Amino acid sequence: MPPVATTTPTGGGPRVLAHPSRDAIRLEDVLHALADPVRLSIVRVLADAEGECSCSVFDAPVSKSTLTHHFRVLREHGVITQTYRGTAKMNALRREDLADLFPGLLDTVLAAARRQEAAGLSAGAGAAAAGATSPS
Amino acid sequence: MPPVATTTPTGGGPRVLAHPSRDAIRLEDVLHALADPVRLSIVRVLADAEGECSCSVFDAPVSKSTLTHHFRVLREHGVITQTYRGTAKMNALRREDLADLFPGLLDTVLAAARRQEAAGLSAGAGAAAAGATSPS
DNA sequence: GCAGAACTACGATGGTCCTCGTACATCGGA
DNA sequence: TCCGATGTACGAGGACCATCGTAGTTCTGC
Repeated sequence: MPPVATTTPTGGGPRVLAHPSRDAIRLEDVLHALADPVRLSIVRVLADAEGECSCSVFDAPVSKSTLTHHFRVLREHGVITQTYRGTAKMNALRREDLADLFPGLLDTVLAAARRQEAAGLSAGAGAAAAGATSPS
Repeated sequence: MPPVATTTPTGGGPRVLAHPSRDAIRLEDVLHALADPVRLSIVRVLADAEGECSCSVFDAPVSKSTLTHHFRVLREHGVITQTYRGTAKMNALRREDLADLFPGLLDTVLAAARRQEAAGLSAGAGAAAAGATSPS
């Protein structure tokens, strides 16, 4: 919960979104942002896109409000940048900032996510299956 | 919240602690476990120790109950192993399992944590400086 | 100006998490 | 056997989070 600098220059419409400065990005916040399945999938899509993409290309199993919330969390925690572009809002990973602050972190997490998904696809969907819960 | 296998063989005293199997370790859970400052510091100490160490060597600014809670979270999320050794309980990182599931993740996070601490020591403590939080 | 599209803000709800104090269990040793 | 040390379990309180629906704002195009 870093005090995101609400860079609202004029008092009017908040057409400029607040982003934390690079030095204000905290590792715990980034990890927390990445710890949510929905947000992690967003980051994965963004990483594959290799550029900007609007909010509406994501098909997460949540409502639009919730998606907005997750985007905001990602932005306020320094994981992505968001800019208005007409009626759409473009999202992009802060690859440079993150790579500079925490070298390799983003790539490692993304690789781990892909790896886990690949393993999960072959291991069956029932997440409870692996639990074993050995009945004595 | 993975269904940790409650491996309680005999109905009596739970002298054997439940650990998730390697395949049951989820990336989101590991990230969540690492997203807490207290737990991250625990993991850092454990990483520096390069082996087992008891619960009582940590001087986190929390009560003993809370520390126990964090250790349990780390264990149930697959980050550490815990074994009884007399009155003490030894903790150790699951380096192998994590390295196998998510190559480089642990080392990257640990390096990021060290990096952030080093930067934070020179940047001063006043985190609220960048905040501004301009009330519209 | 007006309709539609894209997105946000707000409030509410239910759940999870962090923290703690207190009481209890286990082990080693006197 | 009894005591101290180590650590757990339980319950509670307060904060935070994820989710949603609804209403509102901003921009584009006719």
